[in-house]
Amino acid sequence: MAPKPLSAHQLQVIADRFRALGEPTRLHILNALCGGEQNVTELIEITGFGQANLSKHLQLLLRLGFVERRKEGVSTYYRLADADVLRLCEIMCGRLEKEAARQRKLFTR
Amino acid sequence: MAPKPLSAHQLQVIADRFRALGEPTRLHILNALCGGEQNVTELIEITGFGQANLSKHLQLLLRLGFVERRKEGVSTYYRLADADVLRLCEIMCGRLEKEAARQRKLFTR
DNA sequence: CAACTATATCACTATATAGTTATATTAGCA
DNA sequence: TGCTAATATAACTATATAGTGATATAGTTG
Repeated sequence: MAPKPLSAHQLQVIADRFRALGEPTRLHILNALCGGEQNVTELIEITGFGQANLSKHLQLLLRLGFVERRKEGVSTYYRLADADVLRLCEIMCGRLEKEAARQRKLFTR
Repeated sequence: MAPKPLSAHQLQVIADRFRALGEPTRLHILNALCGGEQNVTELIEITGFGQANLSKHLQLLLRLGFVERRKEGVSTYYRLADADVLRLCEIMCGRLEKEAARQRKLFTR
């Protein structure tokens, strides 16, 4: 299970993916897509972000494979590409719970 | 399994964790710690990073709970806090493999 | 084709942070 | 106590990027 040392390029590629999830705005978008596909106008309404900003983040998430899209007329519907984002967020949230539990112990003991 | 909408603060806290993994330098450090605990001097040799830079990254990883440390005399030994980093990287690497397979298909078909 | 709508892109500014050099702190030792 | 070594922190510079307003592009409708 112990991974081999990774090349500089491999580390960069992996880091790029993590960094894509390292922005609250993009997590907000992904969270909104958990309820099912949405077009950009709907995402603007749901999240309250500016159109240009939202579009830019969507292009990034698309390029890195976190979302996919489907064009219907003049609209573009985005959706989560797979369940990986959910799995990743679950692990992170699990960490936060453990962290919180540790904090509680420090005060109640 | 569909997660609830998250608050701005929750999104920020989760994003902070992902962003910590979104830097090749920090992934390099974590990768070096996969082989077991190392002190800072050893990490400098293994990774080739500057001492101050390495120390700063280690403080960040420590604060966010990705590594733990143990002081022995004048040295400080760092180690992975748990296996979450490995699990997270496995998911990301799995994504990259799927991505590569998709690329191959585009050319061979 | 002209007007309209949805989305993407461009150009710009402001902010965050990676890396570096210098300095501070702490432990072990003569 | 003074000296050396290991690590942490401070101050600074350079770079990357989030957000924004303006514009471009493409589908839709009259």
